Amino acid sequence: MNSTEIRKTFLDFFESKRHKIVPSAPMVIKNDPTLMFTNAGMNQFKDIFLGNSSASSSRVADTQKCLRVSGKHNDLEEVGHDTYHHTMFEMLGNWSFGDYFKKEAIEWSWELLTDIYKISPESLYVTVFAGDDKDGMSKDAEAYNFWKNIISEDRIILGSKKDNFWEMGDTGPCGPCSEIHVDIRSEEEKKQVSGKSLVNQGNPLVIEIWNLVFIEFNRKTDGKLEPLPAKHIDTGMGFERLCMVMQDVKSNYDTDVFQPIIQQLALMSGFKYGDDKKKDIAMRVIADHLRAISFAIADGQLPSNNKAGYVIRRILRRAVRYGYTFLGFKNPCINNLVPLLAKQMGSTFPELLSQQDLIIRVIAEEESAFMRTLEIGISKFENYESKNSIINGKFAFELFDTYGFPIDLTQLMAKEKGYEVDMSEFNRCMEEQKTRSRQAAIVDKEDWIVILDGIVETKFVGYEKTECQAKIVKYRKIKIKDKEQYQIVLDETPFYAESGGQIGDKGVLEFSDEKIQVLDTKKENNLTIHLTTSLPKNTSSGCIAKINKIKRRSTQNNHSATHLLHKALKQVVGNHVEQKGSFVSDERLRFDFSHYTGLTPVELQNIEKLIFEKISENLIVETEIDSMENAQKKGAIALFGEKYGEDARVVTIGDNYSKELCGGTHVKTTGQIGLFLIVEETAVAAGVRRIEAITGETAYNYIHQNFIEPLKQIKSVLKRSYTEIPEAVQILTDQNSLLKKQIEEFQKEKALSYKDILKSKIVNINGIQLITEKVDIDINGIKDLAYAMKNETENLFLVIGADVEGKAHLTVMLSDSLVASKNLNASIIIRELSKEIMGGGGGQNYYATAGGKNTAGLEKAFEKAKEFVSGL
RNA sequence: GGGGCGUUAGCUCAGUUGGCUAGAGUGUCAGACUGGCAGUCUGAAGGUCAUGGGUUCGACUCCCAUACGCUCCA
Repeated sequence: MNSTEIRKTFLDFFESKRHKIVPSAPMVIKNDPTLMFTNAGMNQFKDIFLGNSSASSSRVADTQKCLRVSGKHNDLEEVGHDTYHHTMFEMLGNWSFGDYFKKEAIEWSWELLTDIYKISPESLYVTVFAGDDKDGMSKDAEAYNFWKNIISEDRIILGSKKDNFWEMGDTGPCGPCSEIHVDIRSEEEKKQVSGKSLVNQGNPLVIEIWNLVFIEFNRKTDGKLEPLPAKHIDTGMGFERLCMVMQDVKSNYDTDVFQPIIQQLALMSGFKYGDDKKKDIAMRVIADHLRAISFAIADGQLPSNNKAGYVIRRILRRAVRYGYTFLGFKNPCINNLVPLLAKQMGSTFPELLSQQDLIIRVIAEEESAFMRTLEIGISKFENYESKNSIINGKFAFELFDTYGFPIDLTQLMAKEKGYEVDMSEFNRCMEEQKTRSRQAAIVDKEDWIVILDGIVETKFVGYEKTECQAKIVKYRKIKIKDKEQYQIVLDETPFYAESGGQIGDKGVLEFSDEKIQVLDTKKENNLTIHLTTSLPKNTSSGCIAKINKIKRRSTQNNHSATHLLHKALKQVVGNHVEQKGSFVSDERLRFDFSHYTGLTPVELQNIEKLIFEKISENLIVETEIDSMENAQKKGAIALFGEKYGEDARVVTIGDNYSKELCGGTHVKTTGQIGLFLIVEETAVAAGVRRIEAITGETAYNYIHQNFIEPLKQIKSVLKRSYTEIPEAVQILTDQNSLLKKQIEEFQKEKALSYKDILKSKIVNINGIQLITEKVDIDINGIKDLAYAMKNETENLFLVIGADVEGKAHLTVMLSDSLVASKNLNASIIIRELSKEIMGGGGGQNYYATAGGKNTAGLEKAFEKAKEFVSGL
């Protein structure tokens, strides 16, 4: 069975058991501060388990794309070295939300594995929770008994809390689980050592294939467990592992999921897979990472320099590094593999096909950027001088930390030169940085204090109202860097929580005798959190929740304008334009989209014009709630896939002019937007452009401040008509640059005209030509004059004084020959002279300047200079 | 979110305790040599030293802030 059939068989099986098959949620997560990527199949159902939302279907099955780069069982640096770890993988799962429980979950899993997939029962083992004294929990006898009916008891293993009790976090829904393990060793090995003894012992050929979690408890803050009213099933089966078992190979990488890519890599590098351990690892690393990056980009996550984007960049760079070091890939070439991957997985994940071009471009750009980084690192390394054949750990860390040069490459290059890197020092530096980061990231969150029990979801009334009566459901104190803040959840709120690119509302909670400012509104999982700096005295009294209407109105203008812009882009630039990111605040809107070249001024103007037309037409903006399927059938633009179970909110402008899935707030008619103005068009990444624009009053003010007012002023100064301004300005600037040059020359001349005066004042003392004179030119002129005198006078000892804006200024210039023969230093001399003007200064040994307060002291300084020269 | 590094001529970069009237290479332009090209030589143009403050007699250099970019950590 090939991998596509294996996946299909799973979904078909559960469909036959009346499960609803839902698409994979995006791998990249928005609206959850605790998680950047989907790292398990249950992520998209988390809110259902937490009780923050209800399920629309009680039986569901899917394949979920997941990404893991860290965690207790998954370290990015390990991936590729063994046969079964991955960054990106698919998790097959079936789910019951308060519907069936242990019996069905166990029986169906067995049926699928043995009857349908035909895996021999002889190679299967199961584990069951053994109980835990500390929690006062006994053995999961229920699960044990169901298993006993289908499998012999000597294949059931009792497992500890560590392996067989699943918890989402320190608190929340949890329960015992039952794992199915498979032994794929050879018959001889099986005879020698029983598979049972190898379960959960880290043997790569005796592995967990399916985990069935029985969610039946809620862990409270005090550590106690309480039974849940609704019990859930949450299962996860690693797709790549299943393929390995089904295709009778010993490594995930030997399945048809990875082999086509690995074979292509072998072709590209000229090395055969399986010949050399290190080259094999490199091929596995690239094959794995290529998938992770491609899916992430398709989901809208571009590589960048922080957060989720940075994780993607790191994965990609690791792939480049392995190719560079072990496969001789010195030029960007990983992007060449994308079409193969898209062809292979495009039927299940169509986003790979539709975004293929973008994925290729982004990867290619990142690859060449990293190649540059490598070059810089290599040249830094080559300029480094080692002592005792040891590469300083600090230097190695600097290369890594500041220039992004991978430590293993430093080690490799050191080895080639017969050097060694001081790794203990390197690790110490690394540890230091980690500690620093951790301390900066500490956010103290206290427990939620619940005021109103039994309220599951905040009712959002912000689409219709700007204020409403509300009560506090719960609140908690948080501490960020010694700053105390409160997070408040209300039963009903008009506050829009930041999501879909639209910023959260600000406003006020009005209690009977006090007002609490709301600084921001955010979403955490499904909770709407109002951020404040204080709490009301009486937390159980009601309040009126009011948003800042002015900011909201501007935000709405910008949000509706964003939809018009999206549509206009498709019309003007082409249908390939896809949204890659969007940010809507009260001040401006920012829209990132896939497109390959900068927009021309004409295109930009056409976009503005088109949007202006749509604003003038005063189109009606309507919203309706629909099922996701219906909405998409009607042609609504959906972004990066949405979570299953969420109602689709469709925003339509005009008579189907623009139709998008969107949870944001909008104007009633487009006329409210008033003005629309593009203020910037830039590139953000390969194949992605950004437009920033403003609307309404902001746009009006912008035009006034930046164009109309300045032009009016220019017009009145130039005394020309508006249309004549460009020509007039051109003439002015031309004249100006000519005049500037002339003035410069005049000034120089003026300075140099002093030359003759100075020369006439020469006093010859002991063969030294001394000049002391006060002049009336600016500092630059004095400098020019001094240098000119130096060039034209033998044995010169020049002291120039000046009154510069009421302050005394002295300059000393000496001939080089004088400096050499008499061992003079203008810097020391001027320090002495400047005492007379109550100041100080310095310079080089032939030229020095000084400043001071006392202009009357200039004459005395000259006297002093004469005395000094006389004494030589 | 925290740390490090960077921003100097169209491009790639030097610029050492703050003081060499801001340099090199490359590219551009002009001229010379050569039968022509390649090339060599000579010369010129080209700089708000990212922006804004501050310290100083004097800031590319030191301090503070901002922007942008790179990078590591979370």
